[in-house]
Amino acid sequence: MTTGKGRKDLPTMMDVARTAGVSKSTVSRAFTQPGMLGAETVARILEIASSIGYVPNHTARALSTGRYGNVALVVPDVANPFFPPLIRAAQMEADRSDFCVFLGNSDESWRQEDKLVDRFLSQVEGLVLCASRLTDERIRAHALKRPLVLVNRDVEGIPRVLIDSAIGVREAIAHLAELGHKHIVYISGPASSWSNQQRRAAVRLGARQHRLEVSIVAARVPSYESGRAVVPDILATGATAAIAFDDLTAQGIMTGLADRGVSVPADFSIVGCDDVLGAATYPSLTTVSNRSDETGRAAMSLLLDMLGSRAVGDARVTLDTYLVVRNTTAPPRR
Amino acid sequence: MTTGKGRKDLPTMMDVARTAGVSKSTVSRAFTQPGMLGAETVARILEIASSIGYVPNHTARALSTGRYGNVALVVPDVANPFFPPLIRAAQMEADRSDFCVFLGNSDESWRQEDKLVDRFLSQVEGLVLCASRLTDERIRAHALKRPLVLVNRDVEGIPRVLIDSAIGVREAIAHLAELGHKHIVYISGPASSWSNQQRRAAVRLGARQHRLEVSIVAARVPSYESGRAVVPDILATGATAAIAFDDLTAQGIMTGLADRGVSVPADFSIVGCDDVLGAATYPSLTTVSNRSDETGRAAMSLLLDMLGSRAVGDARVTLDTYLVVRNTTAPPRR
DNA sequence: CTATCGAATGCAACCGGTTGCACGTCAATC
DNA sequence: GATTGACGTGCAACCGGTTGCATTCGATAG
Repeated sequence: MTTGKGRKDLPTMMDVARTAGVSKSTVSRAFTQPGMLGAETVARILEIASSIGYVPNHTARALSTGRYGNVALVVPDVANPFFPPLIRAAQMEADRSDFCVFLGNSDESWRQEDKLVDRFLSQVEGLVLCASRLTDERIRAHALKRPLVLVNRDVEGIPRVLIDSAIGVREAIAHLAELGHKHIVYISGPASSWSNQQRRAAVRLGARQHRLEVSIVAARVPSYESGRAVVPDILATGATAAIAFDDLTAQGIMTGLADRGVSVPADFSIVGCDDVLGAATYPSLTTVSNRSDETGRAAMSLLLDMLGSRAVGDARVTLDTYLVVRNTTAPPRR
Repeated sequence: MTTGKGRKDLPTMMDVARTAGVSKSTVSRAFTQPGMLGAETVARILEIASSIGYVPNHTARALSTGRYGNVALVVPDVANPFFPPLIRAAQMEADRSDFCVFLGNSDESWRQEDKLVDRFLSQVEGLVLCASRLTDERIRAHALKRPLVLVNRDVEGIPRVLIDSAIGVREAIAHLAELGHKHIVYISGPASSWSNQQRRAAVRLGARQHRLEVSIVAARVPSYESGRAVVPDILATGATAAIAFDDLTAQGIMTGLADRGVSVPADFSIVGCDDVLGAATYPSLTTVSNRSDETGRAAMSLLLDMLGSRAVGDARVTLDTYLVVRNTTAPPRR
């Protein structure tokens, strides 16, 4: 118990009650059910409360009501530019309903994610897990304890918001085929990533339809560095075009190719995913675009709906994607 | 009271106590002061706890100890690329001490920021406010209630971590002067931003020292769009080089100039601030670089120190900056 | 054989709110 | 004038932990 220490003890309901000459209960009601009290009583209490700087204690309230007024948002990597717009939108959506948002960075690790979720569980009403690295089993276990919404992870029975890259990837393959490419390579992302699996599958399928040869090169972590690192592997495949798991990886690849004197798009074509770099790269990147902010908003909104009424069954929202052709794709060199 | 509803009631300490045949207190101690109990008792309790999926309730613990185990991090705009690395680093630093992090997006508005802080106050042990838009007075008022650390805001008596752009800006001016520029323009950011004030002052000072004429053009919000929007104003000044409040603004300006057929750096030189775009722009942006991640880590670390021992007086940490010369600066056209 | 002591555990109050129920008051009703 | 009901408020239990103090018990000392 840390009474003492001085200044850091906020005024409590009892303080207000005492100076107002009423009981705790009355003060409580003045805030939560003012209609139940005499009008002038309420006025007097609110007056006194604000004068001594009283704000109801969120924690105490949460404990007795079970309504925490908090939600958690967990992402693999805050600094991955795909997430900030999503985080921002989710945060603002939660804010509209007066919810506070915990942010967790799982650092691409399922252990870390599991730890965070456990830590959040007892102080939130629900959580949004983005691109979760957990097993289906763990996700289901957590979902049993608290309402849960997934982003870019498809677990049956758990509400989820999915960015359907398949559409955009299909467009990308068609685009490359049309340019005359015969052999492409997919640079994969984290193995446990649903997006990665979906994109890889879409590449395979599209390639078959267009009768293209397809190779796979693995970049474990989606980042500039790992993109740069896999360039030798990419060149070794003999492909003339690459579709990268995301824009960061694509950007790294571009640098790596430039280092080796391979010019884009003249010698090699590249397509990214996520469209997080805008037209900032040079050459500007052809990429599969999506609305990550809308994804965040939708996921949070879905979660809040669940908290309001238990009426969300097996929601599965998908948002579509589309190819944005810029300047990293061209016909293959003959 | 929401007992019922079924599955959403987490197991409590009493549940564990009952099946272990001990009292609440003993279970509590098994988690917080295991040395006080018999070794086998602790083992049995932990065993049972994990088997029924018990996790101590963060909220209840916070209420009785006053140690919330939470901190808040408030930024003006999560999606501004300056912040994600900072947020990430702060988050991970907090995590090392088992703290959970609330994230607030003030949306560049002091009202929103004030609201968020109030909402956080009663459930965190301390807060980090980044580039706060609040008045000194409000900041001081909040600091009275909870330990507070500021980032890029200099209020005496409140611990703060500052990125000292002055150094890098000075280098930038020297660089431009050396190239032969005589008239430069500073594109300012949010008026209430400390960074902006500091940068503007540094530009003025540096320009005087190098006998350069200096104009100021205001871009209210730091973003690509507003950079693009102020290009006419910039050209109207007759300057031959610009230093922008941040890289986003600089990038917008580059696009705006390109739209008008002004070529960079041949016709016009540009320097950004923050170095958040890496070498991704074209031409790659000359900019004043800093370590925003280190800033986040330092601020959170400082806050945690304050929580541990009250021994942080009037801390004022500054991190320095340096000019990174890339390809948007060149001698002025004669 | 008893006094003493330390280790292990239980009891109960407390943190700051919420809420079902009981109580008192006053006006309308019979 | 006694009954009734609505209204405004207080009492006390409860949410799920923590912790000072009391209690129990076996072991060691006298």
